[in-house]
Amino acid sequence: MSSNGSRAWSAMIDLIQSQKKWLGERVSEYGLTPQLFHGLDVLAETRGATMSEFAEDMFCDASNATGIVDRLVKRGLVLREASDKDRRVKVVRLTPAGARLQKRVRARLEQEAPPPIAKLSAADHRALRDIIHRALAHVEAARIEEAG
Amino acid sequence: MSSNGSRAWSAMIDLIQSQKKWLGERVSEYGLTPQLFHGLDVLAETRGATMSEFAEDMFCDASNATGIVDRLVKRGLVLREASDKDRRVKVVRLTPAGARLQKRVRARLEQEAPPPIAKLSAADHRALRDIIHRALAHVEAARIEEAG
DNA sequence: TATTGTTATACTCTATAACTATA
DNA sequence: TATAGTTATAGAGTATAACAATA
Repeated sequence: MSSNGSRAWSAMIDLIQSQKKWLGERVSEYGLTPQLFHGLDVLAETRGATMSEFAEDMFCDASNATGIVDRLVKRGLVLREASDKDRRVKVVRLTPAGARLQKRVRARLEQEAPPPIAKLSAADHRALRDIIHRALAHVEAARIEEAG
Repeated sequence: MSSNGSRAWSAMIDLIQSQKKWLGERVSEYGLTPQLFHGLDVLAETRGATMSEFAEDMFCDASNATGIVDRLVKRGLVLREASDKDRRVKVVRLTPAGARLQKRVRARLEQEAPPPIAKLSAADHRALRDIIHRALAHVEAARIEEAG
């Protein structure tokens, strides 16, 4: 494992992989996959999203979003309702059960950092947390810019 | 997007998702998926791994590793050979074409940081790179400990 | 008996293209 | 014509269990 700094981003793929596995093991206890939990997590930050908005928030294809929402609806975690204003549009939001589950799983995940991260120092934890938040703020900003 | 620091790890899932999509778009130009590229990347750091070692390095199930190696072999990027010492064991390693492709794709990826990360300051870049390397060092250490 | 790796199964995720129904 | 969403299709990733060959 070279530490000459030349492979920061491909190294990150290793972390991604190990964390997705870790996440999958955690959320499967609740009958969820990483993607389905991510769907709940995304919807928890809205008061109802269109399918297009949901797909964009999920960084996934529209056809893919349909499948994910199908599975969440089947589990009773999400409602998909026709919009009054534009009958092409579907609005998706959490059911009470979905909101409860999202809170429970998220609380559970926050108790324990993913394995490679968990071993870092407290200072690294804080630094990483701050960097993640700044990175996500850029995602938000880019979206607002696109929309506006 | 709260920045009260209470959701560092579930926030990371957002980053993971967006980066996987970004990665998929990059590597698909080379006929690869994120997983297949990760396979090449993992094998580039060995002189031949058993299927078990490969699965462990990939953080994936053994049955899954079989499928990944199957696809890499079919593309001529990887060889899977029987071991002389233990006839149960298969040894997997890159072909010259696989090694070339791994170098080319990795060089390409290093040219450009994934989108949310790319917007961060140079100082954040450096900090993040260092944290990633320390985290991966812990993964390595844990493996050596397990093995020994 | 235990271990290495594969196969069988079932489901999920992903992307593209074609389609329906609105606008 | 354009847009919102779905369906069809095909491939890929995932986990569990059962299995064959070998140790």
